[in-house]
Amino acid sequence: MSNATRALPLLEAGAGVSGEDVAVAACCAPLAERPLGVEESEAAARMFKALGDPVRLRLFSAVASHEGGEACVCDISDVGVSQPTVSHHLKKLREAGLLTSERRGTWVYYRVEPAVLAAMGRLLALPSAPSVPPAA
Amino acid sequence: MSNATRALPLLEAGAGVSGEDVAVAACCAPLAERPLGVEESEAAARMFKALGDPVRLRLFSAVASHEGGEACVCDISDVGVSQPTVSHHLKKLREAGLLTSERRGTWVYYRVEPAVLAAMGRLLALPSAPSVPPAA
DNA sequence: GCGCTGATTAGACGTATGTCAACATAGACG
DNA sequence: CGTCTATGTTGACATACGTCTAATCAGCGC
Repeated sequence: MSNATRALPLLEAGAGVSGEDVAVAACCAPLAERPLGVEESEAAARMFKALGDPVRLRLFSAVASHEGGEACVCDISDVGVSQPTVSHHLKKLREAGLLTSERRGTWVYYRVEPAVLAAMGRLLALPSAPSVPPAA
Repeated sequence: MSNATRALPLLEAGAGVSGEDVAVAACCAPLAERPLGVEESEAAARMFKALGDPVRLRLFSAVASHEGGEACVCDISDVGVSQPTVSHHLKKLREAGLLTSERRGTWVYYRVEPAVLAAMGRLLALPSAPSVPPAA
C-alpha cells in the first residue's frame, strides 16, 4: 500500500519525535492574532476537519479521557456505528496526527497526541491583550 | 481594542435560530476529561466542522485579527474564491455561531463570537493530571 | 426613478464524506 | 492446521460540501 498521498500530519510526534515540523510552528499562531496564510489554513483545517464529525469526536474523546491515556478499540467502539466505520474514523484521526496506534498482541491501542491538541488550543486562544500596547 | 468591553451575555446567535447555538456555547467540558456524549459531540462537531475548511479558517482569522474586532466583507474577500463563495462561507460561520453580522449602510460587518471561541478552546484543554485523578 | 456597487440567494455540478456489507489480515488457542 | 476473535481494507452507495454563474436584494448617488 502506498501512503504517498496521505496527508502529512501536523506533527511528526508519532514515533520518535525529535524535530518540530515546520507545520507545527506554522500552526501555533492564534487565529485572532493575524490573518492565517494559505498553507497554515490548510494545515489547520485538516485538524479541525478531523474533529468535525460527531463520531470522530466521541472516539477521540473516549481515547483522550480513557484511563492511562490510551484505549483499545474494543473499549471505545460503542458509538453507534458499525465496526468498519469505527476503524475508518480512527484512521482519519490517525492521519490527521491526532491519534497514534499500536498493536499489542490481539488488540490495537490508540493514544492521543498531546502536542497536536495543544497546538489546536493555541490556535483558538483569544488575545487577552490583543495587539494593543494599551496605556504605555 | 479590548474586547473585554464587549463581554456579551452568553450567545445570541444572530443567525436566527437561537436555541442550537446556545447549546454550542454550553458545550465546554474538555474532550480529555470524560467521554463526550452524543449531543455534546454533535454540537461540538458543528463548531469544528465550521473551521474545517481552509477558506473559512482564513475568513475567520481575518475577521478575528482585524482591527476593531470586526471586518467588512470587502476587507476579507480576497481569499481566492468568488465573492458569492465568500458569502456562503461567512454564512456557514454565522450559522455555527462563530461570527455575527451587522449591516451598516452599504457594507456588512462581521465580528467574532468570543464565547464560542473560548468554548472550543476549553474543549481542547489538556487535563493537568491525565492519569492521576486527584479525587477520583 | 435609474443606475451603480456591495452582498446574499438560487440553482447546478463535480467531488468528498460517512456509512455499510463483504472480505481480508493478525494474532491467540486448541 | 483450523478456527475463533479483533481490526483493517475494499467497494458501493447516498448524502453533504465547495465552488461557480446568474439572478436578486440593499443602500447610495445621480
